[in-house]
Amino acid sequence: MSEERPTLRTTARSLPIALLRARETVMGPIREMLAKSGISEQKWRVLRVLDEVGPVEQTAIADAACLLLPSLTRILSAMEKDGYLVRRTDDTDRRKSIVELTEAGRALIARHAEESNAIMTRLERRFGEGKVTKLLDLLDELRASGSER
Amino acid sequence: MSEERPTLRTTARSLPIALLRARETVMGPIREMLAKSGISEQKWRVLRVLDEVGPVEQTAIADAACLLLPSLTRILSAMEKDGYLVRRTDDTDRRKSIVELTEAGRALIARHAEESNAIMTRLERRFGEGKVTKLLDLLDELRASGSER
DNA sequence: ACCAATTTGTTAACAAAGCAATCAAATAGG
DNA sequence: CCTATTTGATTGCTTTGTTAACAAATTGGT
Repeated sequence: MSEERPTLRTTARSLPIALLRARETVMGPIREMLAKSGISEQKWRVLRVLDEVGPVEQTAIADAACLLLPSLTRILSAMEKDGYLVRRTDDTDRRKSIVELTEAGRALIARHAEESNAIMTRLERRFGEGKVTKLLDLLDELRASGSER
Repeated sequence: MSEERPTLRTTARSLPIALLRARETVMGPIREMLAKSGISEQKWRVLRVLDEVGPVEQTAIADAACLLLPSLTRILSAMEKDGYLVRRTDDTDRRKSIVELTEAGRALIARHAEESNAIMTRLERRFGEGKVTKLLDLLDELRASGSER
């Protein structure tokens, strides 16, 4: 009767660690790109979310961009001061503040869109376009299965 | 001939963002678990890496745990003070300092191993064991293709 | 054997992120 | 109504991330 000490799987087979490592691999070139504009990873995510969904309240941005509300508050203040977006309180619910991109914000995205796409295309060539698609599908499903129950 | 303004793919189809969102989904329950011991995500990764590879130098830990060396230095100092690990300078190369878990460090891991495995098992039941395997394989390949060239 | 270049880790300084507590506005229930 | 709870956002404190500078040890060429 041996004493059963439970064992953890290897870090390469740990989903959170594997996701993090994979992400670090992919982020390298993108970080370089953003560094040129003095834009952080987080700000870039906020820009993309706003560009995608249009004017929204902060809680929705935080959820979509994987940021906590307190962090987002500070990021938005900085970006508002830089003229990339504006905040206005919602008419029907004055707790909410609605965030919206300015023309300068949209221009900032446009300025990087081409290079960003090129980076992604290069990755798809090296890794395989089919695999990227398959991976994105699995990630979507994983996220969806997390909200269940 | 229309002016072609390049467009970014949706955030759900952006690999870095999808990886991050998926990771947030998975990390939720694990964060709760670690909070009970007052251990940060980063410290937990360090513990697991050390448990997996045994005594190693810090650069290797930083690489495996996705941490920058300065951050790791602070984290290791704190963990050493808490008695979870020890540092000693390497015999053959005295620049290196070799880090090793103590019994207390291993005990800390053992204390969480069962719950950690349960969390992962539950995820596999909901998401599908085969999909988890497939996903981990793809993530490994992605990471490998990043080091090419 | 020597000296320049590289590697390994630490420290400092500052921006940024996470977490807990707080505050303000809105909603729900008696 | 009016108080109790919920929701949305901000403020304070601690831990990380980031860049640069530094010390110490090693490597490699001459």
